[in-house]
Amino acid sequence: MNYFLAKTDPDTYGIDDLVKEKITTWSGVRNPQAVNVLKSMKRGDTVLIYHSQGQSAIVGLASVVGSSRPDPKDSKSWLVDFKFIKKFKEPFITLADIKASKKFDNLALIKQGRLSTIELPAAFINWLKQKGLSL
DNA sequence: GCCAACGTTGGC
DNA sequence: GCCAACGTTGGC
Repeated sequence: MNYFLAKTDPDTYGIDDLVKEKITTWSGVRNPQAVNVLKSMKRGDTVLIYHSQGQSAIVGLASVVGSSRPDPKDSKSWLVDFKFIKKFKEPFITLADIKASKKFDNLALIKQGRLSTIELPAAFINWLKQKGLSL
């Protein structure tokens, strides 16, 4: 079981939309590096949903269902289905929190600000658990 | 809303 | 294949 982070602009599609929809197909990721991350997602993996607008923060959890597949409408994009798990009452961990910890300067979220899907290392997950997140 | 950083496109 | 011009993302 692996952990990933998926960024989204809440004005376009936010955690509240996922709450309503229960299951959604993540689409429109075209950056080759981000597409590779999507391709490596497997059923049962956990996806931390991150809002990249407003207060930049992890706002909820989803899990990967079904299998990832090419987008029939867009050869550069790749599709993965996410199922809603939970929405945090408060943004759980903000970008500012992560930066302030000084522990994750090498995390793609910090280092490659524009990468929209990221595989998360165990060290980061452990840190989140320490902060009280049950994963 | 601004703009820096970065990704993509297209002409050569 | 290089790189200038352009477009987009995301933090502030």
